[in-house]
Amino acid sequence: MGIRTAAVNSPDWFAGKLLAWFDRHGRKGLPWQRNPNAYRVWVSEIMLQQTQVQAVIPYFERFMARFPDVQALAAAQLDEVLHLWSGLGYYARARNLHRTAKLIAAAGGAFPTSQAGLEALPGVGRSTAGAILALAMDQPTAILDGNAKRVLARFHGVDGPSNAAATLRTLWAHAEAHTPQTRAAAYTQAIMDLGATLCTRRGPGCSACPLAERCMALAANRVAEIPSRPQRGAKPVRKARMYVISAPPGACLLERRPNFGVWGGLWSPPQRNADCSWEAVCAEFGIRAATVAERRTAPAFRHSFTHFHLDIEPHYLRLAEQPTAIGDGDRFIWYNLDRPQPVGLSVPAGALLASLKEVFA
DNA sequence: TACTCGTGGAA
DNA sequence: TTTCCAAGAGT
Repeated sequence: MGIRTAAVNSPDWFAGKLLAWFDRHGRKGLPWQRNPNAYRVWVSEIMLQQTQVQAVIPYFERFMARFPDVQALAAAQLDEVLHLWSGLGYYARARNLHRTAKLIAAAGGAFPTSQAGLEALPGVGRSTAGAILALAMDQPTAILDGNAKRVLARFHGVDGPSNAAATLRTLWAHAEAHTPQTRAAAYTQAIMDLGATLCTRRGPGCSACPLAERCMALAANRVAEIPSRPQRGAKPVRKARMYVISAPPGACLLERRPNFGVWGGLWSPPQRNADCSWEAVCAEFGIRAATVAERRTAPAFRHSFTHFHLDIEPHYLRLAEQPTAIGDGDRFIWYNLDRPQPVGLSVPAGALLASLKEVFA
């Protein structure tokens, strides 16, 4: 009887070593670590899903300056939320964030304090719910983000494919078993910090690792192989025609994309499949043939995404004397004709600009 | 279960 | 130039 009780009530070797390391080497100056209330931790955790810390920081700062609390976010228009998100990717996160803010504000403004209550929120899964409970409320709830997966897989020698269900079950069990009853917030930050700064995917610093003494992957000289990589097929190629339609005074015609799929809810130049004709596009947007001043096709270019290649065939349709100035920023920002400020984005500007310049140089 | 959803940095 | 993948979740 005594062994089980002792294991549950006292931090194990793993958690003890990790916490001691965290006190000396952990990250403590990240923006969401100051005033870590549920709202700030929630927003940061959503932004950090599949997104590196350095990319998130400026977005988090701008977001908090504009939406300091859940009521401010709930009162905003989706367009503005997406605008502050544009460039960060995975826009369903922003739509879910806005939807959840409205739900919470309508329910009085307080976040759920249970795992189940948090997981019921759109965009909040098991790991994000665990992170909110641990980081904002110091509750002993496990997380299993990419860092924790790597640390636990190596420490316990879990060598199955990192996305397989059996592997995830095993890793979640280890995550639960190591999470201490006290200092849950520090422990949660610690396992992420170890994974991010020492137990990295490539070139891990095992010589400085507080867990090295009992790390199974290190003992077996298999640190480089664990976690094993999921096998992938070849990327498919998708084709699209992009219509850049300009009208006076120097405005671009855009369409708001539906709230699903790629760039859902953002504004972009009309994109059609490869068989869409000029006549069909003009008809759809109410453009009379007589008003078309110029009609050109630019060379196609490829933009590679994580999961597919997109071969884009740019088309340019000018409706009056003034040519449209396409912003030469680092991103392809388009303009919502109903609003003064830029909203949304499409593919990076560079590739399309280079393509158009070959025609309009 | 397997697929979808983005972007920027690194190799 | 291409591939990989990082504080995952939804369907």
